[in-house]
Amino acid sequence: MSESFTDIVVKVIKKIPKGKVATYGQIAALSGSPRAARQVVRILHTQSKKEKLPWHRIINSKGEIALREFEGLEEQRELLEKEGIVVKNKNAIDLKIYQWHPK
DNA sequence: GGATTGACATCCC
DNA sequence: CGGGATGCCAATC
Repeated sequence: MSESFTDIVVKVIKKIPKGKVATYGQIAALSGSPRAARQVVRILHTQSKKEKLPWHRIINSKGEIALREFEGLEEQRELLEKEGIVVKNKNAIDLKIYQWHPK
């Protein structure tokens, strides 16, 4: 019944359309807690192990993939490029073009 | 039930 | 301009 913050975040993440990206802070805000960006990160860790989420569509506020190379950066870049997103300099995405902007 | 965690965001120097 | 410090919030351990 009552949805935890996590449940809401998961829903929001699932709504991100293919070919678009969103920032951690944006997800948090859409879920009702604008400052819980860090919590979103934790949710990705735990929930992505329980179900499949488009975790790769979430990036930081600078429009960059937040992962380090040894943490799976290349994997994420590949997933994004498959969706038609152009990733510059290994990890930079143009938010002006690709940021999801929900109604 | 308190401490820790986290792929952030922002301000500060 | 760049790195460091700080705030933040809720789930997980």
